[in-house]
Amino acid sequence: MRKPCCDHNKEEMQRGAWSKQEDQKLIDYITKHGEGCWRNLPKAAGLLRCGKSCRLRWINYLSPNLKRGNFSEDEDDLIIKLHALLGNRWSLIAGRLPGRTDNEVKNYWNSHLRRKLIKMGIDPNNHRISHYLHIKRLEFLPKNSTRENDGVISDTASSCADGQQITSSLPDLNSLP
DNA sequence: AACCGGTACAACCGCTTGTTA
DNA sequence: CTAACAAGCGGTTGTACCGGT
Repeated sequence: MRKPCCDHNKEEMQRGAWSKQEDQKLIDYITKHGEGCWRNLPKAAGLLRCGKSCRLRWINYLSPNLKRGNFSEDEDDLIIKLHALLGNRWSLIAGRLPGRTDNEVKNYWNSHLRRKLIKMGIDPNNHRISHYLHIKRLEFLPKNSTRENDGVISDTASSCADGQQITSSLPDLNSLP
C-alpha cells in the first residue's frame, strides 16, 4: 500500500476554498522559484496545503498563462471535434486550446457542451446521432445521400444538427490548429 | 421573503504513469 | 527487474449563485 501523497490527518492542513493570502503566497513563491517539486512547495512557501492542492490551484486558477472568460464558438467546435477523436482525454484536448486548462475544458464540457450536443440529438459519449433522431433522419433523408458512417459525427457539430454535411471521415488531428 | 431545483465551477480523491535508485 | 515516489489525470463532489414558483 502506498503512502498518501500528503498527510490529510494533520489537523492543521488547510482544505477547501483558497484565501487571497494563500493565493498570494503561492504566486510569490512560484514567481520567485518557478514551478516544480510540488511536494515540498507548501512548506517552502509557508502554506498549510498539500502539494497536489497547490499544483491544482496554480494550474487552474493562478497561472498567468490562463485565458479566462467565455469559450468562443471556435473553441466549442474544436473541443467537440477533439472529444470525438480523443474521448475524455481532457489534458490532451486542453493542450490544443491555448490558455485553457484540463479542468476548465472538462467542466465546460460537462456543463455546456454535453447539453448542447444532446439538444442537437447527438450522443455526447460517442458523438453518434441519438437513436430516435437517427431513425427519424434515416426516414427523412434520400437513400443515396452522402451522410454518416455508422452515425459517427465527425465534422462541425452545428452542421450535423441541421442534418447537413454529415461526413464519414474523422478530421485529421494534425490539420487542427 | 422563503424555498427549491438547476447550473457553473473550484477543489478533492483515487488511480495511473513516469522516473529514479 | 522492481519498489518507491512525485506528478499528472480524470471522475466526482461541494457549494455559491441564480431564476422560477
